[in-house]
Amino acid sequence: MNTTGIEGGYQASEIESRWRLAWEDAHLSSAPASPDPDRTYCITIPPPNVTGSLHMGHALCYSIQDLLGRFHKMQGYDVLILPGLDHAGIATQSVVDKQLKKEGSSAFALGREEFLKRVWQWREESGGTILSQFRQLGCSFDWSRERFTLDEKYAQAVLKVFIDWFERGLIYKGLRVVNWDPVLKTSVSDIETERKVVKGKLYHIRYPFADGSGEVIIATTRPETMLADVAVAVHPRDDRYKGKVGKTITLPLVGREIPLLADIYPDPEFGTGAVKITPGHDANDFEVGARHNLETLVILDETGKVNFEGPYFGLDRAEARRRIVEDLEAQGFLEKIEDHEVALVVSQRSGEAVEPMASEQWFVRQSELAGPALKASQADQMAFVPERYKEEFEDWLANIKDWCISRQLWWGHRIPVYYTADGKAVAALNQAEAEAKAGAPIVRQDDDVLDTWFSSGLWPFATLGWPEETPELKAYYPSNVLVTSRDILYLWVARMAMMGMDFMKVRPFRDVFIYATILTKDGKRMSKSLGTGVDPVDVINTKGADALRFALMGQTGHNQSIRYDEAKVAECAHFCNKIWNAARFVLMNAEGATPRLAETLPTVDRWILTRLARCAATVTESIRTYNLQVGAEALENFFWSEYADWYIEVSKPRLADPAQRDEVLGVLIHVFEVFLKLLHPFMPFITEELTQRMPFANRQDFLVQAAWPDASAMKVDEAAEATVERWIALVRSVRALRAEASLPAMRTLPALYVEADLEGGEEFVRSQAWFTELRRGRPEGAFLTTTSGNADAHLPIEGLIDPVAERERISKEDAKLAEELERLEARLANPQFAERAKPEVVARERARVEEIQGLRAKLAARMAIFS
RNA sequence: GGGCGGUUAGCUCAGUGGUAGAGCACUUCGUUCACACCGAAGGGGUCACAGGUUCAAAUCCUGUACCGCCCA
Repeated sequence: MNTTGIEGGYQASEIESRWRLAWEDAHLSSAPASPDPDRTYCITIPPPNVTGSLHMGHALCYSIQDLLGRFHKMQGYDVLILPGLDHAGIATQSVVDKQLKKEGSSAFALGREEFLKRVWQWREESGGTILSQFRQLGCSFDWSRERFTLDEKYAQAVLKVFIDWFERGLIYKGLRVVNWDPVLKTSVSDIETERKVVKGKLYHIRYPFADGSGEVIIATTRPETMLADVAVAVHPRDDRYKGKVGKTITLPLVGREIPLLADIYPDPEFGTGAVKITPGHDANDFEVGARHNLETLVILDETGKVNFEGPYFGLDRAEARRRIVEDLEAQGFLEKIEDHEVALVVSQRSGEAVEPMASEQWFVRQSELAGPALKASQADQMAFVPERYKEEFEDWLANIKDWCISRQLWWGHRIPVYYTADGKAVAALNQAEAEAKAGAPIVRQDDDVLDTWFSSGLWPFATLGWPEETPELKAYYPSNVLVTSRDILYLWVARMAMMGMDFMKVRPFRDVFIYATILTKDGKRMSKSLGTGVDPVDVINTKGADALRFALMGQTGHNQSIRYDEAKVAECAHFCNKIWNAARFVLMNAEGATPRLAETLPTVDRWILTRLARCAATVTESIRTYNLQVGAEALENFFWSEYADWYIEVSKPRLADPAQRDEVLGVLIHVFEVFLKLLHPFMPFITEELTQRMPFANRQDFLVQAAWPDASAMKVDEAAEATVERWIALVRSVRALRAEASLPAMRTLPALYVEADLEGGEEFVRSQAWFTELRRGRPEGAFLTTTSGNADAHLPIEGLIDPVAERERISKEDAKLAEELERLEARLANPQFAERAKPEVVARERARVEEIQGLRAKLAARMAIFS
């Protein structure tokens, strides 16, 4: 064939790689230098961590943003989709730590400076991988504005925020119980931890009074922390301890004397009502300690080993527990051990049990910052999609706790706090400025770095040049939408909202679209460590980015999860193939023709144009409401079930007629062109390829430069729509009749008889039901009949049919109708139905009764013929 | 313990009060010149369960069970 230059079978990979390069060479994705401020559309993409490569969730996340970008570009907006990467402190540092460990080295051995060089190397490698994966997905982001959270300019913005908050008193340093990750050797924030319920033990331990007058029994799940006990508390109204509060207890194994005191914290209902107080290793106890001016003892080091002088020194926390329990038992202090469900707090980063530990950390006071963000959400300045996240978001902000922002790492934004010899702390951009501010020489800078989310919280404005008042910042802030996953609603979304409100006085995005979590096809979590992850790049290489995108976005609505199944991607690849072959058909027929779109068109043409308009409206609305699955479904149904299955089929005989050929082609091509535009945001590659190959009149260099089809300007002809639907229904029933009579599909039979006004549909019905001729009336000899709407169609079967089988068929159909009639009549016989139901419903039911009665009369007549 | 989401055909899912739908899978038939990565025709569901509201409930209300997520 190849006058058309288009081969059979769609090959995604060759075409996709070609367009990736062409788009990039054309700088297609660069945002306008001087945008119209009233027509901007901006997304600052969630920067992926430079910890390796993208996973399926990323593939979905960035496909959605690319879709939104292309859609708005086609709608005439000045679009900026700003890409970037996150340095991801803990995650990245631990990746490099692992690499060093394999090499027999360590961060410590290298020293801070050398180690950081090493991480920067890794950042280049991983960052490069991620950016190339974006391109493989088809993402059309503004590569010229790529940002990284540790870029020089970005870092300046981070420092400015820190200094500003520090000087406003919003940042403070304090001794608090934080979540300590003993593997990564750093604090982590509350929201970077998970709770897991595991089977554990509850140890009941006797704590004797120093004067020998008895004992109290306390229960604990973490007996090793007793080394740091400074008191035992009971509820003031707990009668069991009347007269005993104020006595001194000798701490077993340790010998330290500690008080029995009264506090409202212990729950008298739980166990003995007595609680050991360990301010250094429990957040609640820390508060009790503060109320009673107790000492805070910390008995573990940064790796979770005991550093309390004595027999347990140097033991790991698990080993220490074992030995302490042994010793308690040996010395008669152990009352009993019970099985108990323990709520373990686990670090999301290392998977290790977090150790609550008192430590000096930097915090951000949150209540004042949360207020404006909360108000912005309540006033609907930000809209959550799905809406249900709004309440969740607001609840969190309303009950917010201070944020621990210091991390004991090297990779990140070093905290810009400088100390003088006498311990005075100032926040400054550099040492010189610090000395000026302090009025004294600086002896050291704080060693810790900031929580990653502190820097990514500024993403929506720091990427646009803040604190400078750049033209970009003016034009593109606030962005239009944040597309993200629900697990970082607090961690990141809330922080951006707070920081945006504080520094820009405006919410950072209008919409927050929270897409679904991708699960395996069995509904399990996708994770690398479980081996259940699927690499999107493998899928792209075998099935194409278009197919992957369509599969993922075709399942994206306001749902909580998506099950990823490669079979679905294969289906979408088949859809690509279908489109490709339909294009071949049109191209082959367009050879040497001069297609034209006529002013007045036959019914079937007005039908397909109407269906196209409906499709355009649905797709546009689906993108506007972030309900992409509706749009994807509409596109597939329109193209496959209407354009290909019916319109192309009907066009075949018309194309063979020289008088009609150019006109049919005009419609075939026009519809195809509009369809490709509508599909483009979902499947950028195949739509680009075909647009450039098809004989479209006013084609742009690239499809994304074309105008989005305006559904409201497209012609809708409801009468034509209804008429063709009747024809299709009639054809279907004739085909079914043929199948029942074992007459093969698609083999042309001599004549079909029809009793009805087909309103010009004779040729449609004749060709699609596979007959040579369509006649009015009834045939002479034996025939089968089918009815669709008000049309009877008769199929002559002289000598072809078994009367017994036909009688059976008729009575089966009659039984079905009888059943429906019974239901309807019962309903209509109910006086309340006639009274209360909507009149049009009643009328419709009555009409249906008459229709059924008519049908049954016809069946009875047919039955008579075959008896 | 509290909150949110889900439960519809073998599977994955649409379906916001008026006769239960799609894709895949399955059965039968068919290679005609766009496509077998295709076409035609079929079979398959008391819509998790129990109450209630209504002329009418997959759909609204209440409760229960199970699955998932979040918070404490």
